[in-house]
Amino acid sequence: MKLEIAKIIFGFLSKRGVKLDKDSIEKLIEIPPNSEMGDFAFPCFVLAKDLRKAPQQIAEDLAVEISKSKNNFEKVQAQGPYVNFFVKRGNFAEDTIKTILKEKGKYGMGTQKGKVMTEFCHANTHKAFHIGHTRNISLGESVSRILEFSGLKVIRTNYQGDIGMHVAKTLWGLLNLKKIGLKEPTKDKGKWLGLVYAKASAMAKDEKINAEVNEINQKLYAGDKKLIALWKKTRQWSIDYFEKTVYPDFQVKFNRFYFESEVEKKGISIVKELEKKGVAKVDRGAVIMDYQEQGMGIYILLKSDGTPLYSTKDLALAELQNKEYNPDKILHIVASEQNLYFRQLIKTLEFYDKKLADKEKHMSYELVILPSGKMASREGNVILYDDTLAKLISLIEKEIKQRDSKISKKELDTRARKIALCAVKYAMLSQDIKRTIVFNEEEITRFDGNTGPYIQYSYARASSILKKVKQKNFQKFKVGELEKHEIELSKKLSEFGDVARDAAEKYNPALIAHYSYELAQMFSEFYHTCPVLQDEKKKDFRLALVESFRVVLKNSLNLLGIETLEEM
RNA sequence: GCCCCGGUAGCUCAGCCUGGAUAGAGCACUGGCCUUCUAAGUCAGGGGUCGCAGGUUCAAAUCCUGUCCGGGGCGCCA
Repeated sequence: MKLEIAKIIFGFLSKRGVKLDKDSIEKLIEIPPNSEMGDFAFPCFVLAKDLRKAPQQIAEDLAVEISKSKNNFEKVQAQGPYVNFFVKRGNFAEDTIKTILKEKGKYGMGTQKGKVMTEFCHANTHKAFHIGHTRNISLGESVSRILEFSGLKVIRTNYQGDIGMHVAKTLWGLLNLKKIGLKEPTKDKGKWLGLVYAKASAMAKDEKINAEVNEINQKLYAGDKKLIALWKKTRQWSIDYFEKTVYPDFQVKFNRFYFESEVEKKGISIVKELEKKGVAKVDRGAVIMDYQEQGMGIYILLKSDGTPLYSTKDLALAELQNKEYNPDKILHIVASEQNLYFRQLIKTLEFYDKKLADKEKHMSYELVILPSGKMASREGNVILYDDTLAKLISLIEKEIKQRDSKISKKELDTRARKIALCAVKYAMLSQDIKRTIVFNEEEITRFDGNTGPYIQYSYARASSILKKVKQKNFQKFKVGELEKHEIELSKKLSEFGDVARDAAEKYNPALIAHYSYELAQMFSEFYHTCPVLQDEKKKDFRLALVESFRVVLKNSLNLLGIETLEEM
């Protein structure tokens, strides 16, 4: 619709010699604050200079001319400096609904071409999976879905730290269980490793113990058989845990799992090559890149004892990812703590492979903190994913039972779990990535307000209406006079494609989250004022509108990785 | 000390990229609406020097500069 308006305006402007292309005009078109003012509006401020007239006058002139010409609008009128367009609302609603019902899950899809690799989750083995990781995995999966929906081919990858100092600490802990005061459990071993890590990490602050940990690290890189056996066994515990709980909960299917252990050797050889080229230099025994003059500090490529670092391995990873999939872009979804690190990494890659460096992009997001402050698995100040989810589920079960005391235990379990996951994902995605999230269990599980559960509820109500009708063919309907909430809901539905495109361009799931919420709110308003089943004359049209709402909200939530529920 | 990010209603957040029509939601608070499709809803109301100070502009929450407050980062963790 915006494009249509842009074309008309373009016609009139080019007659007056104004150089403004259709695209720019389309971008200027906005939706008025309320529908009584119009359905679309074109602001005339930008034209004032070229036409040497007040924007109010220009709007007046344009509105008169457009009204006189042949067009598809109900009414075109000026209001102050704006030209306001009123669409033929019946036709508009009918077109929108018919398109949605025809395209269903594909409604709103884009036509982008290309291949993007997303890299997220990054849950390290031998360490706890905590609530902070859920922001990462929610963002990663959502961005992947949004990009896919825009038409791109997406390769999902997970890069896991299965070797390095943190693993050495956990292994030290496992070898010194008595000292850290832990016993090996019979189940939940993956989760238990997180505890071992936290305890060992705290003790490694002691100089002597830290030396022992370093020795383990060196031995592990050197291939010590006994250590390797213990490492392999426990690494599997972590992997099993992720595969059984985390990935299904977040509905992620990775195309490729990269491990630090598979790129360490190549990493070292790349560093040696950079050193030989004279790009990297040795300082205090370590190999470094000196970016102090660019205000980017020192980037350490290799420790003085010759063992590799995260940086060493990342260089080789970039090359491997590129070789295997040759994507147009590699999107690393990593917390903002590593902003400087990624600038250094990409800068260093430029010396090694400029083209590859240009593909690299760091999608940075702020941390999740607890009301008590920052989480750090090194400090043991974390809330584990499992424990938190259990807490959320129990909060939600309480809410459900208050409203439905007869619900079966089994139904309660599955429903509460789905709602809890919805609540977490919505909380993680609805806030701007640049803002720190203070994780509050009570707030995000509320059934009212701007929460996942509220949105689910509006979907469930829509489904509940449709359950009461036998006839499921919604294509046949007549649009009569439209009520305010009917046209507003239709307009909102028609915006979905624009929102999805914008979200893909900006790698921004929050835009989809906000849209979902606004759409749910509009449905609630419609639901309140427009009875669907009681009004025989309106029934067919309203059923079609309700079904369209379900389709679009489902698409929208799907982009957030959230599953819809038919009942709540 | 240097670099990055945030500072909008009592609280949690949109809006800032791309400056324009009365600065929007939610929670909390006050008052309506259930013999009608799930009241987990909806309607109405009170509540804002958009951190502060300059500047640019016909027009600034939005752009620029400075400053204060909070968070993160800055050589052998990832």
